[in-house]
Amino acid sequence: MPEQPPPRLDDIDAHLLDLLQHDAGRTLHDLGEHVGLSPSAVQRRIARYRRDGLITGQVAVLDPHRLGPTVLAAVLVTLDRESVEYHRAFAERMRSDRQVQQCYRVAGPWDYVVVLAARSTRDCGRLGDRLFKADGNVRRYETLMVFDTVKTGLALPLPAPEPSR
Amino acid sequence: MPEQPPPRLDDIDAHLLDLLQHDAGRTLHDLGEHVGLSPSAVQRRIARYRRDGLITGQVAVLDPHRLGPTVLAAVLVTLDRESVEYHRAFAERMRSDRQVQQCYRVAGPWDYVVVLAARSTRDCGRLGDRLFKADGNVRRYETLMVFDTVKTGLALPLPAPEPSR
DNA sequence: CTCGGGCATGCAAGATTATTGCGTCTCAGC
DNA sequence: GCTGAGACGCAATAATCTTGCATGCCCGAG
Repeated sequence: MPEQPPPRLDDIDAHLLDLLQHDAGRTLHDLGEHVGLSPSAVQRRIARYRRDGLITGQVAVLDPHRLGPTVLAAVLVTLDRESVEYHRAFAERMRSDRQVQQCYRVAGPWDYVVVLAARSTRDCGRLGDRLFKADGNVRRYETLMVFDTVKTGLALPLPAPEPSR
Repeated sequence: MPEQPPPRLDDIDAHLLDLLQHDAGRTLHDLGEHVGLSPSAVQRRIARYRRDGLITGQVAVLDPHRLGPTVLAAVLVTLDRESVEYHRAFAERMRSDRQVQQCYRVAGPWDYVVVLAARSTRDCGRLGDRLFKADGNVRRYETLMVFDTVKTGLALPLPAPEPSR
C-alpha cells in the first residue's frame, strides 16, 4: 500500500505551502510573519511536509531565453500497439532524456503529451526523430512549436481557508 | 531593448546551474565540492545568475496526490478571432487563474496548450467551462485528461562541457 | 617584453539563518 | 478531572551565508 492518506492540512499549512511553492527562498522568520507563527514552528511544519513527501523537492527556475537560444515544443504522441511493456519502455525513454521536460499520459486519441526543450527548431526536429521516429512503436506524433510562454510553473491550487471550524 | 545578450557560461556555470535546477536546497559548501570551488565563489556566481535574470526564482515542488485528490489536464485551445487584443485578454486570464499551471501559445491549428490542475474530474469540467466556454472568443477546445504523470519539472538542458578552448 | 586594470578566487571574520532542547499550553479520550 | 499527544514560543547552539581583503591570472596597451 504505497499510497498513504493525505495528511490533514489546516489553513496555516495551506498558506505556508502556497508561499513556498512560489518562493522557497524566504527565511523562516519571514514566512512566520506571513502566517503568524514563530520561525521554529514554521521550520517544524516544513520538516513535516518533507517527511510526509508533500514537498518533493526544491528547485531553481531558469529563464530559458537567458540561457541562450531556446525552443520549446509540445508534442502529441500516439503509440502503435498498446502493450503494457511498450508503454513502460516509452515512459522510461521520456524520463531519461534531459530534453524532455514533462510527459503526461492522457485520455483520448492521443496517448501522451510531451514538452520538449531544444536549442533550435532544427535541434527540435532531430530530437523528435530520435525520440519518436526511431521508436518503432510510435504510430503518429504532432509537434506544436511554442511561440510564447504565457505562464509556466508547477504550482498547484491549494484549498482555500475553510470558513467553518 | 529588454533583451540582453545571454551572459557567457563556462563549464562550471553549466554544472552549477544544472545542480541548482534539480535541487536548490544544497549548501554552498556542498555545491562547491561538486564543481570544485569554495563556498564563497559559488555564492558569488549564484548571486550573478540572479542579477542577470538567469535564475528567475526558487520554488518548492509539491506532490499533487499527497495534497489530496488532484486531477491534471492538458487542454488544446483555438480562439475564434485572431485580434491581438483578444490574445492579450486570453493570456491575462490564464496568468491570473491559480488552477492554470502552464500556458503556451503554439503554432499550428491550435492556438494554445494549457495545463490545468483541479480537484476532481467534475471540478475540471467546470474549470474548462469557466475559462473557455464563458470566453466568447474560444472557438473550440479539447481536454486531454491526464492519467499519469510520467515526468514533470521545469529543468532545461544545459550545454555540455565544451572540449575546445 | 613589461606593466596595469579587471576579474575571479580562497580565506577568514562577521552577520544571518536554521535547528533543537525545554517548559507550557490546548485538546481529545478516558 | 486526569493524562498523553502534539504544537507552540523562547532561547541557546549550530550551521550557513555574506563580505572584506589580499592574491593570482589573463589580456590588452604601451
